[in-house]
Amino acid sequence: MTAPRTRGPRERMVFAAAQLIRRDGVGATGMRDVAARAEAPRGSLQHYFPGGKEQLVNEAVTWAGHYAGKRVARYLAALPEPTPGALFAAMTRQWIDEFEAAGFGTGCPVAAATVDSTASTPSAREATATAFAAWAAPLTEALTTLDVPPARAPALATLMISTLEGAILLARAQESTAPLVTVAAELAPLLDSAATR
Amino acid sequence: MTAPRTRGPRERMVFAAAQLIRRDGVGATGMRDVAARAEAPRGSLQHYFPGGKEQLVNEAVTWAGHYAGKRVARYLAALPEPTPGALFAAMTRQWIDEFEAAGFGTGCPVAAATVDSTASTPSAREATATAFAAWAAPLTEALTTLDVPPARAPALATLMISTLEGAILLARAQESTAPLVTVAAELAPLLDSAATR
DNA sequence: TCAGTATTATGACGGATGTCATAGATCGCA
DNA sequence: TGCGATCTATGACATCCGTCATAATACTGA
Repeated sequence: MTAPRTRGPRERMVFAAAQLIRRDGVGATGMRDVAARAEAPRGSLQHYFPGGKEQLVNEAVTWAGHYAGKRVARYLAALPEPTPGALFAAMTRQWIDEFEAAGFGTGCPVAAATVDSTASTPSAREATATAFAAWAAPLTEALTTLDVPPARAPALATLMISTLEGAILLARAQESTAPLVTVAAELAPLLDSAATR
Repeated sequence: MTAPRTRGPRERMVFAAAQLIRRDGVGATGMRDVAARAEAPRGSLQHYFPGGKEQLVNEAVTWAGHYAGKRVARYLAALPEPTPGALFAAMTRQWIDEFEAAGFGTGCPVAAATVDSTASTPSAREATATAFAAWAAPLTEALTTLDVPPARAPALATLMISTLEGAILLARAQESTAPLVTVAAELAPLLDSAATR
């Protein structure tokens, strides 16, 4: 939950930026706040991120995308009954648990960056695109492992990510995990029926 | 696309706020920008919205929710083959057309408000919740009209809104309508199979 | 020890923002 | 015509932000 005190101040600042972005959005996240949250000196900001806020935000978004991608493999390995629907349920479960434990104050940093700064800086948009790609790729691979035809897997990965992101939005808006529970239940049959076994 | 010059300056400002919010996010939308966009005098802001930016944003979000809700009935009436899947296709089609016509610079204002100011002001969160509710209610009703069992309709409405919102995010991130096309195609069989006829 | 680099500290600047105070204009209605 | 309420105009204020300039400090290797 909190930033690991190990690792250099640079990584801590990227992590802290992601945390603040997913809670307050890009615009409301200040550089000074990031440094404070990371327990890093303010002067280090211009040293490690000469590209300014834009660079810091982009790195945070990219980091979040890779983080989400890595979790897919962990979910897959931990599934008692490995099916696409169960994988999606695990992904939603993660958010349900987090919302129940920490409240609905925080969402997905990639979504925040997409909504907040897609129109402004082109590099930010690219960062969100690569972040989603870094999430979708392992997910697609996982689906093929679960006997989803390779031709179908990318589409289902897009469907899963879209639905999950939207359900996160709804959950935060109405401060309820119900949307996550609902979409997990409704999508499971469709996802499982795509597995050719 | 542009604000109708009829209607009072108050409505024009709410409309302009929604437009700017869905493009730049809540934080990056300035009161002065809203007045300029609405071709309304700056002094009218404090007259019509004594609650300040918070009130203006909340009204814009609420307005957007009702607007989305009203469109559902129009989609339903215009369907050549009235099925749940076709209704969802019409909803995605609307966004595809808009992205192709105006580019990927603008998204959903309710999503922007959810991501941007859920954590900060409680009233903003309530506004997003009511906005989504004002969208989901007509959608649920439309689904029952399409022979979806009343017990199932709310869940499918949640699924449709979630998936659409997420697909909008992905589309903006990768500047492609592909996610919208994909989710429409993938979800259609599931939605249609829920209609008991 | 010393030089050179890496890191940190701190203050200032220009710009933008939301809000307020105050005055002016406009319009309906008697 | 004149009054009162509704609307508009405009400037100022305090605040915060990202960025930069500049200097001090810490660390590394010879």
